[in-house]
Amino acid sequence: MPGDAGDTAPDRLTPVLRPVRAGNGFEEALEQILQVVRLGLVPDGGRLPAERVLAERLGISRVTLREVLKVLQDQGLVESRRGRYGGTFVLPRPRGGAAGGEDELRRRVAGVDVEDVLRFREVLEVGAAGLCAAHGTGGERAGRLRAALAATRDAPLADYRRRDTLLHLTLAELSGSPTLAAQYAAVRATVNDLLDCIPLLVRNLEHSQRQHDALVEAVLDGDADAAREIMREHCAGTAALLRGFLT
Amino acid sequence: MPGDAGDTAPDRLTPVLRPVRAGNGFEEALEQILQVVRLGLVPDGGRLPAERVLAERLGISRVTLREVLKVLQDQGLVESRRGRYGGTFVLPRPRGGAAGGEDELRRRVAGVDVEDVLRFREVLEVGAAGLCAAHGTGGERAGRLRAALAATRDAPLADYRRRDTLLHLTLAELSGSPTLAAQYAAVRATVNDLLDCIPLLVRNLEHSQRQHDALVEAVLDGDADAAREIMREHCAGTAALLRGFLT
DNA sequence: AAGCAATGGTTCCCCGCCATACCTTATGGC
DNA sequence: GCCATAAGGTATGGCGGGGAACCATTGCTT
Repeated sequence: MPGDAGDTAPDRLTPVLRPVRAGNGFEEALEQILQVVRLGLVPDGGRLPAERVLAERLGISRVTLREVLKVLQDQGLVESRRGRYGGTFVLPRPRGGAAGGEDELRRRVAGVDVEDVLRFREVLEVGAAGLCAAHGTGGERAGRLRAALAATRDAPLADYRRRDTLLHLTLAELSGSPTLAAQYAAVRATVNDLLDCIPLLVRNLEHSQRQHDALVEAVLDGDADAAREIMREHCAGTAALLRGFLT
Repeated sequence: MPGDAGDTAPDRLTPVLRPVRAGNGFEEALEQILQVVRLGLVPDGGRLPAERVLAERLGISRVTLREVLKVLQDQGLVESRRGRYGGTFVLPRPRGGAAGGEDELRRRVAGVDVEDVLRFREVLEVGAAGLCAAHGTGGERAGRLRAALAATRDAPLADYRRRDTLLHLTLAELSGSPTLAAQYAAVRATVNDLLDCIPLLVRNLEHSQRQHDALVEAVLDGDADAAREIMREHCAGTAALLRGFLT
């Protein structure tokens, strides 16, 4: 067979040649906005950026964006108000899964490679913790971290997940690598989906809280090794929980 | 001001709301194929997947893909041959930057956040090394790793970069997190661009080689802490070099 | 009360990309 | 020698999404 010498190993290309777009622009935009809501970056009653701004951030046209928002409105997740100081507002989730959000969750979680997610998440979190501790947190940054930590302490149970997410996301942002922060946001949205599938155990929350305290302390002390180790244990805890419940 | 209570912190959304597509499908496909070539996943003279296959992998139509390949042909990077056992073949790089590839490189490197790249890279590499060491490398996997390491040892200088990339990519693939592997491929393509901007020092290669040996040994021994530590130093070395040369 | 500014709501047209089908060339097997 | 096969090369029609301009509504400011 001619050309044999130069033939390529079969699937070496797999990591690189991923589809250029996951579905059409509409679906991807929908996914991202849902991510914002799921991550709790916009609290209940909070306002999303104006359509013109949001469309530009997402790199889609306003027309397409409006179709996305239309869907979210029909599902009762957001509400649009016109006029100055109007906008698109996030509605409080109708409690009790009346809107069939449960099926939606199952659908999203169905295709997830749990091991992939958990491993990737740990790598990012541990890395972020290490970076933060290593390159120091100047005054304002230390403040943000402490504030995020404090917010988790006096959180009502229903809002704990959201504040926990924000704490971790803060750490990722302070790592000094925007790419890391973006990737963490993506993977954390998936992790939250997974967590929504399993019961919330108060015992675990208390344990998490102690780890959070120790983690922030290590980071502010600049003790990178300690920060990494604590974060590794923290992630291992969640991972074990998820692996246990998700068959 | 009404609605003040629910207003969103200004740029908390930055990590999530990234453009749904970087440029149009054409550009993104071009970027990915260039990535394959830059990473050396297809050696000189090697064949890319058939157009129909490649188009499907990239999630674009064959028409669009052919426009991309047309550009690459015009630049003398690939060559298409018809008939059975034909295909699209990667041409050896015309030495000495005759084709103005230098400007192309500068252009690509211009907008790169070097700190972001270096940090993110280290996080992924260290994480991959730790995962590989921790969850064990079964027989076939250990073989792949050893083979990749051996290939770097007797590499001609001109091919060292490529084999080094393949070694690291192998580690990323063996981490058990496809997402990590994909992200590493992307960031490594950028790192290679950066490395192309600075001189190649033989002293550094020897040092790297010793680190590679130690790294693989630690991984195969299942010593995660050692693997992580070696990888951290390895990355720090490259990072220092790049920070030094790139202003 | 008038006007301005910021927002959501609507319409139009055009381009890029896709799906499909078909043609052409080269190689190996019968 | 013929033909099946696998690859690149070409042509056409349709439509989803983008850009831009405009309308409608609201509330602050003067």
